[in-house]
Amino acid sequence: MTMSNTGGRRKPPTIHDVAREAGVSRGTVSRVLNGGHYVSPAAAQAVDAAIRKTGYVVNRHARSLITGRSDSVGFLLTEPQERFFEDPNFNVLLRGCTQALAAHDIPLLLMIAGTQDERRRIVRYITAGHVDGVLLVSSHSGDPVAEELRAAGVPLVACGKPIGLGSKVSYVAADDRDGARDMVRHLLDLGRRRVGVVTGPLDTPGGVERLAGYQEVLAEAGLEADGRLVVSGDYSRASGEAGAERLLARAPDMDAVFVASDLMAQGVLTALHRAGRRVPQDVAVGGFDDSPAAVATSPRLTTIRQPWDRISAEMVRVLLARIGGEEPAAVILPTELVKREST
Amino acid sequence: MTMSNTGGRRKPPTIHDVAREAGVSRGTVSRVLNGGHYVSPAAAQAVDAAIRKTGYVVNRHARSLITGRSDSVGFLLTEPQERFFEDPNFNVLLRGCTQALAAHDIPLLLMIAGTQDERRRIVRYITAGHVDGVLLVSSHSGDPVAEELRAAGVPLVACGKPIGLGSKVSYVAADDRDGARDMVRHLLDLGRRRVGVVTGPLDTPGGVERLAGYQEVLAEAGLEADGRLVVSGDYSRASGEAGAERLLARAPDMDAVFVASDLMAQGVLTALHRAGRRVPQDVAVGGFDDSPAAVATSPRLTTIRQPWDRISAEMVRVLLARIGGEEPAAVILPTELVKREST
DNA sequence: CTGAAAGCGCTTACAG
DNA sequence: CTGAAAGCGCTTACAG
Repeated sequence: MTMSNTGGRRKPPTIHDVAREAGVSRGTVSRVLNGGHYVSPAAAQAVDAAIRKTGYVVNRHARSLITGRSDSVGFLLTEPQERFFEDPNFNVLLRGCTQALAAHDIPLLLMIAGTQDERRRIVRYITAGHVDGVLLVSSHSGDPVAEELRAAGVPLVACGKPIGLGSKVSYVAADDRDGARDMVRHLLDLGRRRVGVVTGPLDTPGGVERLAGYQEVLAEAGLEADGRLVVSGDYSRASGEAGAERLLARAPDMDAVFVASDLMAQGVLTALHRAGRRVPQDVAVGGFDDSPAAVATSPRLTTIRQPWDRISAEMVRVLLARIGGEEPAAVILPTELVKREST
Repeated sequence: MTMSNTGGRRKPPTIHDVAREAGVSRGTVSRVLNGGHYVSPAAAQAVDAAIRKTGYVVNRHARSLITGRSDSVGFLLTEPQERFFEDPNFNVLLRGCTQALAAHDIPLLLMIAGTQDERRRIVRYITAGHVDGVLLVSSHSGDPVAEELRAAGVPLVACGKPIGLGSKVSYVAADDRDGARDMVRHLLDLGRRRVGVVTGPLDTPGGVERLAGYQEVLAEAGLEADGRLVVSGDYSRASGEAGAERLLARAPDMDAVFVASDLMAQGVLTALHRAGRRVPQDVAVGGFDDSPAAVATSPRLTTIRQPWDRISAEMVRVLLARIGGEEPAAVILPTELVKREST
């Protein structure tokens, strides 16, 4: 009875079955499996046929045992879980990485380091060699997990430039400063002159660089820097809302805001609406990310598109190269202004 | 040069090193590792000490090769990717499952079946035995992947009752009908009499059952069923918005809406707002899920809480039991009305 | 309770 | 180009 279902899983064919079927040795089958070098066309063909006939699939454990590779990678999230729950950017990234890895037949192990305990367990798991490398998503500086992994020599590639890890770690990022410049220039082109900004956390590159881009463009336009127009958030919707309220209180004549993330921009829209300001007539709002959040608002957000597909594809490419022995590399991808109704 | 970083990964200690250090055989070390049965206290202690001293961590590939288990499970998402990007429920579930599995030292492999090609690859991967079982998230009926896996005898547990798979597959679900009943009763208790509903897709249990709960309570209250008050959505925000517009057009006197998901309720709020209806004064809005989306709106949503933590914990528990040879089981968990400002 | 031994399914020098 | 053989690190009957 108990077997009726699970009994469906028979012992799968091994390389030995394929070898016998093809009339060759197991070594030859293995060579075909691993690129087909040093194999005669005839043998290769016989093996291919035998594989199809037997339905053979390689046993990854046996392979890993001997190669020392796991042929899997970890996707490590060290963000506070509220952000993970709230920000659709993670989903986009996760989807992109899963897809890019699938093309290489490499499974993605999801690791979420919320508590201290989880952090420890995950570091132990990774440094034990259970994954070949790690895709790291953690924006904040001084991440102890990242540093531990780097020190242990684990191949790593971060999403966004990791502050405080030196140049020894690979990363893929959008051109934050340039993106911010594009948005602020766009706002100025619209004729706005009192442009506020809600930055990201200033211990993240996105926080620092997007602010820098804002400041540069204002200076180039000959507008004086006004501290009342600058507030910081933590990328959460709530912090955007609170930030807009502070801006409104300090600079009621503000006619535009550049917000360093779409999620915060959602909060800004809420606060503006409550304050009776029309968007974009009274205040133009520009976001950053072009995440799914950007089209969930009304009006929909003008924003700076981060090329998530390319970001995830590059993260995977760089990680696999790193696993293959290449030196660390940084990849900076261009952004794009997406014009919608909020400006 | 190339070695400078990756060279940090030395050959890790094996069971052999531990055995030598502890002065016992490898078999004894293995026995300690696997529960400590048939091992003398003295030997166990020596082995434990040797493990700590050497920093030994089991090589999972070697273990799997012999046990035939992979000691990992897949988390399979067969939803259209838009839903995955938009709906924070997935994140909550993913987080919960990862956490529950981590307690068992079992990694979660994320699998996203968007395209036909991905579907095929994933089925091949799973049926090859690369994971011991699968946590399945796919609300729609007639999912071919689910059926293929079930037929192949892969241990499976679904989130929500899988329509069309018969009773042969385990699942964990919230009590949809009861939750819907609670919400509609709450609306009636508020004095509302023209209560509309935006259902989920009617080929999902959540769609069918929540509608049934709505209908039951109205009937019990002696209110006549009015088809103009019933529209269906697909759980997306946009479909909620469109649904509310249709309701408003067909039943302008509507004074409450029960919406079968928080995300759709977000859309309903947008449409209501645009139509100049105040919430909750003119129209009370009740959601379902208590997802992070419920507190991102203004006013925040009164909703039916699905116990996500328990759902994910139970999914993992049931799956591990199933992998261990137990028969399929269904677990239905109670919901709870969460009162906020939208009613 | 414990050790010696077989074997899981693969890859990879090594000879030819 | 190909086969025979060793060995990856573990678990598990089998004898004691």
